[in-house]
Amino acid sequence: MIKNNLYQKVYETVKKIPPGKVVTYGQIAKMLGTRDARRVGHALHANKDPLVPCHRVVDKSGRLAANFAFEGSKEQARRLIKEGVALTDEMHVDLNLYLWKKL
DNA sequence: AAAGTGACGCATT
DNA sequence: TAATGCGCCACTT
Repeated sequence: MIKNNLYQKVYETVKKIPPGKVVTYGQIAKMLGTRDARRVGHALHANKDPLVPCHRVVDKSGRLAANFAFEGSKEQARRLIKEGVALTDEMHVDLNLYLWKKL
């Protein structure tokens, strides 16, 4: 059930993230025409749909989610590595190399 | 209806 | 560098 268009837009945007890339919450918010990064994160936390690559979404520092909805940040990190995303830390991705920019 | 809460972001302390 | 405060606004109680 679609609670509102904002959440839906978040999911659509996240699904468009290409493999091996990551996006920040704030960036998605900006694309959606809002400044509220919290809504983006909240939308993903509420999401249970495996088609949404939520592990490709990180915060402005490249930090992974502390409470990843599926298995935890550890699993999120593992998925990123599996896609070819190198981590600078166990909880951080290299935005300089993997930050996705909309075409 | 009002208050509390939160996968964030940025400025200030 | 870490901690705190405030903005943002949808969701829950």
